[in-house]
Amino acid sequence: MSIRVRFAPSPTGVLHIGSVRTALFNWLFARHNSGKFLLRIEDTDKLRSTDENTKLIFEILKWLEIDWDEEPVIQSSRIERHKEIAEGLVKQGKAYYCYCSPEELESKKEEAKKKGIPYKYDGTCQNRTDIPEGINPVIRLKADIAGATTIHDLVQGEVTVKNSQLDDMILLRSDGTPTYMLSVVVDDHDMGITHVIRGDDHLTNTFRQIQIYKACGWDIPTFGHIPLIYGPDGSKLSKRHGAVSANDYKELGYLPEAIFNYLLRLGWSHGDDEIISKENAINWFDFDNVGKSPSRFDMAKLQNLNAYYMRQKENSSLFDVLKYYINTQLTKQQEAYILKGLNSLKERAKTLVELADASNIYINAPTSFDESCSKYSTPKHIDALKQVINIIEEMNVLIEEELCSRVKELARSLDMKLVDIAQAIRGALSGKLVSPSVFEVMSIIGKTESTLRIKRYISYYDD
RNA sequence: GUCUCCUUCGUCUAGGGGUCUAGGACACCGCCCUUUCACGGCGGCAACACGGGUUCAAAUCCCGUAGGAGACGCCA
Repeated sequence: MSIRVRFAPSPTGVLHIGSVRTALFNWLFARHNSGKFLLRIEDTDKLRSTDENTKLIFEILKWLEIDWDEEPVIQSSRIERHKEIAEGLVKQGKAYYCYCSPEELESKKEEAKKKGIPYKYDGTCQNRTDIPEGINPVIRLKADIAGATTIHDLVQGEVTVKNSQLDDMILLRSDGTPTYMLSVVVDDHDMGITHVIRGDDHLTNTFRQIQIYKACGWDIPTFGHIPLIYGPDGSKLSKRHGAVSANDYKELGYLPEAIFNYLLRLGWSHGDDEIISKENAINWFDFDNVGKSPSRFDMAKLQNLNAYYMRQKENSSLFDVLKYYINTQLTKQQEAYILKGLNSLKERAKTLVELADASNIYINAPTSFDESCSKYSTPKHIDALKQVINIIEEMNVLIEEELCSRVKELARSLDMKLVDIAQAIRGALSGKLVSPSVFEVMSIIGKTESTLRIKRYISYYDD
């Protein structure tokens, strides 16, 4: 039988980066085994679900090139089916109507808590004969509390839970809508899911869900529960750690390739391999090498990977994604400048946001000079800069190597170090003391613009 | 509280009884390259949670302890 897996996010919030990893592992497993990767939007909580979140789920998956098969299933459209199953179970005597009010149950929970015993629904309504008027009942499953249930989890291995831990869970709410437990099981069954791969926060739910499978007489799929991703301090990943939603990482300037590779290596490994292409990921992926322990999100490693993929990326396609992060409309000339300078720019940036910022040297002349520039603004430096202007003017076109050697010559004749003149030029060109090679920059922006920037620097300091 | 899961350098991990004086990557530190910053190259720091077993031999198997996480909803 061919493998069918699904990714089933709920659009009640932003798409968590940990969920993206779950999607990735599902996708890899499907592609590795030539199976199907399906999507299901779990939007039964209509109050908290938004179309915006749903849209973002599709966008992020596309961005990462995690493609899905078949039409996505919208869970809310299947409520009638869920209801039908729940009512069918009542008819078969495997489930029953429960008229206990939320208040009654609440007080029973309180009581159990006081006594220090775990709360379980006591089954009051299982044999109820007096049907109260005017109360909308819920449907509860009759739990089979005998024996134990064991699963062979793809990640966690053999896990056994005593059935006495379980109680009669609610399948259908009093308003007639299905609970999560019911809808996942019914949908997974109807979609023909063979392997349920999800976060390990669902591990204990699995045993409840198996009860539903059994009551319905359906085949139980194979489960795989992957550990969650935590923040750098081991607590739940939250906003204060930087970013939680996958979309945030895009905005922060990360390449999808970097996110893909980072997420893949977080919790899964293939020997000492660190840089893994999509093709190899598909070829190599398996659950034997998924770790059981939770992992922490390390922004520094992501940045390193991102820097690597930016350097690897061919300039024109890197420029295409870079445009998204540059806020101004570029002229044809500015585009050409950036493209020429990209080789040097890209090895100095860790994110696309940084790269966009560094590209500014080819877009705008500095409007101010960093405090640190003043160190290179003594009369000696100013004099040298004036002579640099002379050199520029003597040249027909600014050729990087020639310009460099002529300025070196100048430094010798003035008995200065090259670094002193170069830093003064850098300040003039960028307003900062950090940039790609000044000779490269000047050769790209040309004689006029170079001269202009240097002159401005001179008049700023020389008065 | 009950149940379930987890525990190798700061972080991600390799390791599945002897080849482990525990390997790689990121981060950090130093050196080299160098017009700055980076890139790159070389080197360094740094871990088997603890306690018992089993065994000739344990990071690796078993049992405890401690710590961490998750579940226990008419949320998903």
